[in-house]
Amino acid sequence: MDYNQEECGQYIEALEEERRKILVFQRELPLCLDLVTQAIERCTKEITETATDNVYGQSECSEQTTGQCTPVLEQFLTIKDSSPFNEEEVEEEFEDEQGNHDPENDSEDKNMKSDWLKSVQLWNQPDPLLPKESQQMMETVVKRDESMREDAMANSGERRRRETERKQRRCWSSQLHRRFLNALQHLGGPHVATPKQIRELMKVDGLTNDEVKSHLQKYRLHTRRPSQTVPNNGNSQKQHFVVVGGLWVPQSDYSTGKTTGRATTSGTTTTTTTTTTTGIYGAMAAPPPPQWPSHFNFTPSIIVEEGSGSHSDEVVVRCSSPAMSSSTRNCFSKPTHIFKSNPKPTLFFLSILFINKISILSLCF
DNA sequence: TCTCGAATAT
DNA sequence: AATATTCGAG
Repeated sequence: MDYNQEECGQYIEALEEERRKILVFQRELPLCLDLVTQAIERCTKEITETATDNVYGQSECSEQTTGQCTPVLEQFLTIKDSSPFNEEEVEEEFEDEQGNHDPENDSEDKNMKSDWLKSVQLWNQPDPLLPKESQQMMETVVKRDESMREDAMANSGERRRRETERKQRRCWSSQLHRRFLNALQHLGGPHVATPKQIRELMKVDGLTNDEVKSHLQKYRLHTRRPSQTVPNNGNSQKQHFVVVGGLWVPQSDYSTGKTTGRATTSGTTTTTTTTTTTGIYGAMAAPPPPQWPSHFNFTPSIIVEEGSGSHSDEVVVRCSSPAMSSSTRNCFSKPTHIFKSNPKPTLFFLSILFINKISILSLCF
């Protein structure tokens, strides 16, 4: 039964991941969102019920590594204006930043936090013992550092070195990236938005044009059409890709009913192998948990592109592929357990899939 | 001079 | 792979 619970937990995690992504499509897939939410609720309920049956606090599911990290998040994002965008949808997107958590997202949130915390530490914080520093503080620390350095340099007469020194690497936390995405969305997609505009819309303290530019460049690279992205190991014959349930699928495979994503769920290491074959939009092989924070599987928001590349003539509606794909994959890759233990969510799931497809189709026409 | 995008460096 | 820097163009 512990086993069952654990699986349930994973399942919930996946669902939450999913929900977060669907949130982007709130308008397009309201029902879908609703269904996933319900599914999550249902599962959590189930899990808490069984949990309370067990010894209290045994369940490692939703409650994992709770505790002290909650407030850290907001501190890290020093933002001038608390509501950068006025649309409700966006606000909702940001609501976790503002501090009012809805319990569903909480655990996921924590995951994200810890993860990007790590990354922050990785880049900016040589001392791993200070995980709670706010960005502001870090900045001041950095400044202090710099000034000290400057002093030292003035003393040692090594001023030149300072100019050649590289600036601190900007760590694009998931939150920051979300802001970025939102800005993009507001500006009409990555190919229209310019760094300056984006920066202005993001309203993040200390963020520079250059940083945004660089990030944007990478983002654009990642969001290029798969066929163009990779010179593909030899088989770079132009394949036609079709969006199926959020997946980029070579048309041939789709029509024959196969799914492309060689979901190399090779046990523990969660490889995103497909990237190599289908570009970033390939069926994501990465399983739910580490997906987003593990440094950018760029999850584009709704991006409607007219022939994003110079030589494509089709209109492409990208539906943040990894979003759907992960769940789809999960659903198919380990159906037996999940389906056995949680028959009801399965129904939700199927209906979600169904709705996804319908709405995606309707988007196309 | 500013901004941008691409190329290149770290 | 992610970010920074450089360079040329507008």
